[in-house]
Amino acid sequence: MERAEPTRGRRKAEHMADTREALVAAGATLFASRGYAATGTEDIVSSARVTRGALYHHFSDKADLFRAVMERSARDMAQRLIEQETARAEAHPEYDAWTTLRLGFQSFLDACADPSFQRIVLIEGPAVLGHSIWDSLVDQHGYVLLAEVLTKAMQEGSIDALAVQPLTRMLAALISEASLYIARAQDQARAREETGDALDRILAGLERRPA
Amino acid sequence: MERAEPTRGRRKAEHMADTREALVAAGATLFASRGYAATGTEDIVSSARVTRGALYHHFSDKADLFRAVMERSARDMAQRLIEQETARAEAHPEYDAWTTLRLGFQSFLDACADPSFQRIVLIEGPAVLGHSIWDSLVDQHGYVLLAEVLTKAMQEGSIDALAVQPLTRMLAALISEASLYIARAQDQARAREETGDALDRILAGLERRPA
DNA sequence: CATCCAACATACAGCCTGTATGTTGGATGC
DNA sequence: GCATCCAACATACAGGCTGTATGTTGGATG
Repeated sequence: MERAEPTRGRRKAEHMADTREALVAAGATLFASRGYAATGTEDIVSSARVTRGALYHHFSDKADLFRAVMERSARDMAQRLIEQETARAEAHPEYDAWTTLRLGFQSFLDACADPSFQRIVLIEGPAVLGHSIWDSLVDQHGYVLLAEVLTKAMQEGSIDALAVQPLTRMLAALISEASLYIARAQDQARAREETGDALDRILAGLERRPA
Repeated sequence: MERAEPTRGRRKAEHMADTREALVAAGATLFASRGYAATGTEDIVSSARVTRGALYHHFSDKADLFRAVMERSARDMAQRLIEQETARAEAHPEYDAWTTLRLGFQSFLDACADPSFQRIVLIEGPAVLGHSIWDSLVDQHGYVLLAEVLTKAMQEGSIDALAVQPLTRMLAALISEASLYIARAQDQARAREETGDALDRILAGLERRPA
């Protein structure tokens, strides 16, 4: 995607990238704390120390900036999960797909605790971007990982064969809602435990059964 | 809540209720089709054949109207599910709690297919109202029914004892997401079948197991 | 029948988005 | 090395939309 610029053009290109990144970072902070509608474009550009002209030069409109913000948030989340996944695979090569699945889901649940991710990706995202854009973003960055793990578990025979695509999204929604429930609970430690238990029990329904 | 007016005051009170209902109905249609942000207050009042003055007389602001719209949508949904539930209980008094649970969840899945419900309650609601208001609405109208069925199933011993509150919300999210997946699928019949299967299998994880 | 007030209608002010129009600094060709 | 150009911004403006403040009216009330 990123084409190598001629050496002369580097300085300018980097400066431009900086500006864009500053806008996305400012948008991420403000959208996450105040929400999309309550955040004015002037708030964003003043936080990024540019003007509204820069914003509308880099993005087609406010929603387009939000799209970039959500994409970054989703990408970061996927990156974190992949790192945890590979680290676990290295540390415990003996784990089978079923164990990996269960542990991975608990990791996902914990990672979703991030308030910025919750607000931007889970709450505002669907309303601001609409389902087609939101779906494409989550497909790219989020579901691929989940679907991969599920497919592997099916191939190993640790869970029964089901349609991977709907199952992926249903389980992702399950974990997402669980993370929101935990975040809003008075006793978060207890909520974490209870949702974790429920998640494990629900996953057990997918376990391969004797015919 | 509703105090009996003196007989003379009826006409006026009914007219007021009509106006309010017209606003809620117009809001429901427009919010569901165009979304909250894209719907102007002028669109709503012209559709309801009143002026913006009436809107701001009955509701504190635009979000307050949306709250009334969502409340009506959630109440209708709950009402439909309760009716189905009682009808099933009368037609098949032999069903145990486990069967009732499974059939009820499939009914819930089908009921969630309503595009207006999806847009207003599931997509826009959380972003527009914030979690505390949204949660209180869903608690009142939606979760009570689910929690009731789950509790009964646990008491009958057909599913294992788990924390009802988090489980209720996780399962509701599961079904909600499934309904959205179906609505957005190209092959909806196939999506309905696949999600229905997955839902059944997931529920199976809650089934009581031999120690 | 005079009075009052709830239930609206109208008018206005402020904000906020998007666009149209400048401006500037670095890259580029010669 | 310098004129030129254009991308990367900054500024200015127009339109719309929300919320509020201020009128108005028809029915209830004593």
